[in-house]
Amino acid sequence: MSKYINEMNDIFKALNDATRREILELLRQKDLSAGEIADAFNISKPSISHHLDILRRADLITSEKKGQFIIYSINTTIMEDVLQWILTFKK
Amino acid sequence: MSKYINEMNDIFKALNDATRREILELLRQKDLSAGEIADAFNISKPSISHHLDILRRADLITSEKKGQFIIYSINTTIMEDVLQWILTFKK
DNA sequence: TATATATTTAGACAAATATCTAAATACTTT
DNA sequence: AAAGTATTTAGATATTTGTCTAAATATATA
Repeated sequence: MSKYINEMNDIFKALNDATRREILELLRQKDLSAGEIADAFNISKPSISHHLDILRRADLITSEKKGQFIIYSINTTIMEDVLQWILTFKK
Repeated sequence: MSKYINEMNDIFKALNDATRREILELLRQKDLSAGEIADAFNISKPSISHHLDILRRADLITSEKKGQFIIYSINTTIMEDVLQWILTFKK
């Protein structure tokens, strides 16, 4: 409950940034390394790393080390929580 | 397009606050005056007024003057936009 | 018309956020 | 082992945000 609220806080906080929403849209198409994600934006790698951290903390993405790369993937199951919240407003 | 992005920015910004999400949940049940909404929170009336302004700017709520009261209503059609965005992630 | 009620506007302030550069860490290759 | 590549961590800074109190505006009532 308080846990649920915190979860929703983290999710909405993560979604409240156009760059992070774009990262999710990229990852929706395929897994990408941190560097590949950074290359898609005119933002420094440390800043992108920070965005990835926020998305990961909200559980919207997962990461896995592959050699010297870190591969990020989207976790669509969390979107289900947002979906359910939104659906309570349908009429 | 850029308009769409701004709209999404406003919507997600509005949703990125637990108090504002609670206001939406209250209004989902019935229309309320600004004062009635404020009474539901331990937050000053001016702060609630500010939250209402952010929700109204995102078009998530509408307001109508009724005598000396201002009655707020939820606008669920905007939730449809969020819903559509979320749905693009459904696998 | 004077007073009370409802709400917003204005202005201030502390906390959170997005960004940057520089440095640290971890892995790979030569 | 040294050098190069990938990524994060640390620390700084400017902007945004949520909150407050005080004042302004608008309507209703006595």
